Amino acid sequence: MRTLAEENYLKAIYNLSQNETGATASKLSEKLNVKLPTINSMVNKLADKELVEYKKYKGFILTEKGKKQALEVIRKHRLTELFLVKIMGFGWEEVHDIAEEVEHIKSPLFFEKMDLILSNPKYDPHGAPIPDKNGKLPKTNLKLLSNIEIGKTVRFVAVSDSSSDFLSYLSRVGISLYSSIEIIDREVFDGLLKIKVNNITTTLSGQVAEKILVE
Amino acid sequence: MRTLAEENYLKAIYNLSQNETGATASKLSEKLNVKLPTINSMVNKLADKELVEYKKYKGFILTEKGKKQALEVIRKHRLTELFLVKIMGFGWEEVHDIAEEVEHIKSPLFFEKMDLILSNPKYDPHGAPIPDKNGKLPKTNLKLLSNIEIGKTVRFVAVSDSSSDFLSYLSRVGISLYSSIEIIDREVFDGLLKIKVNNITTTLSGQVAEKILVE
DNA sequence: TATATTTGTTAGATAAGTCTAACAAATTAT
DNA sequence: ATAATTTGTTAGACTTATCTAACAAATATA
Ligand SMILES: [Mn+2]
Ligand SMILES: [Mn+2]
Ligand SMILES: [Mn+2]
Ligand SMILES: [Mn+2]
Repeated sequence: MRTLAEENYLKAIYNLSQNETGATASKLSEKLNVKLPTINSMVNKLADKELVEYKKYKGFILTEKGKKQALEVIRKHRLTELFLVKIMGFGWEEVHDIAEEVEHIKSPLFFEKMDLILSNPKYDPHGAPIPDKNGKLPKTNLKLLSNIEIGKTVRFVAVSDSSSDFLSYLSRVGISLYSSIEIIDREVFDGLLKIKVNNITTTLSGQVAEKILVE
Repeated sequence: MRTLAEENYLKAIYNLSQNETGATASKLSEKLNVKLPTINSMVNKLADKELVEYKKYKGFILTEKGKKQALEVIRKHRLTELFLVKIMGFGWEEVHDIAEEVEHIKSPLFFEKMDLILSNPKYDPHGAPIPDKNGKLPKTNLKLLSNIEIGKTVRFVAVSDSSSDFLSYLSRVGISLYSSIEIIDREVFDGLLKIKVNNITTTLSGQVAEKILVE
């Protein structure tokens, strides 16, 4: 049986390895709020179970088996988030923490029912793709809002931060998923961005623009 | 923080102490599928936390504090079961095991939303009352079908066993919650019961009749 | 290159929850 | 009343997941 802790490690390693920087012990430590030696012993355990490949002092990556298991948990997480928003009426900024718990429910039936009720959904409320039953993910080719040239208009399709603070901020300034965003101007010094959304002009900081994924 | 194991013990102790026999170590052991020494050490821990009152070799009972916590978990369990049936379309025989997991979700918001969606429900799909936010339960005065006199007609309002096996059996023989049941005859030797439900005559064993609560 | 800083590892401790083996108390049967 | 059986307790071990303290390797800085 896979434990709750193991599931969280697998998921975190998967998510970290999507970045160019890859999964290192210190990054995991920060992400999971767990001290380095704990990461060390846990990653060793996962390596024994052949879920991660691990060389001392080098980073680590998921094996195929590990990736498959990580994607199972990610599927549960994202299905849950969508269910919470669509069926239970939660706001997109409220669901991540709840899903962080619900994703560990073992019952496959529970999630199959969600999938059925939501008619095989492809994306969660933050625009992230929901892996299918076999762990397949659609290839997406998203860009950061912070990298789009001035003058272009793009579609906001996902966020890379699902924290309540960030999402509430976006809602507050009137930016919601699938909005069209026109890049009016960008300050070279700090990336401060002037955009137009729904005919309203707003200014976003560089940090915020880096968390907004567009196509 | 209350752990998952603690929550299961509190709930089991509460349920056992509803029977005349009360909560003993061996009954808990059987109910939770855990060996006796484990029960012993856990009950000692709960006593330290002032959740149960405990005298060596005598049984144990929940303190007010313990009862309140048990009822919180029971509320989550029963709300979940009803949500699964009413909103997610599960059958009444499928929900107990799932609820056994979901009841441990910490997020209060999650259950408040269920309560809202279900409009403050009073009973779960097995006829058991759902404690309100303060742990209050309606007084019910139910009888066992096995004790009803011949000739009477009663209303089936709850079961005392939510196992899939038992509930599937009831569905199979066409007995559903809130049916009217007429007692046609009872065999003195073994309690074998002849009843009429929806104008169909059926025979139930004594064991089954003891798990059916009526008014 | 030598030193300082960051990152990773080992050792050892702790808490939660479980187990088996051995024993003791209470209850039931003879 | 004694013996047998059931029920409860203690002792000690194990696993999982975490921590701190001490140390080692790798990387960055001077
Ligand atoms: Mn999320
Ligand atoms: Mn989680
Ligand atoms: Mn139940
Ligand atoms: Mn449970």
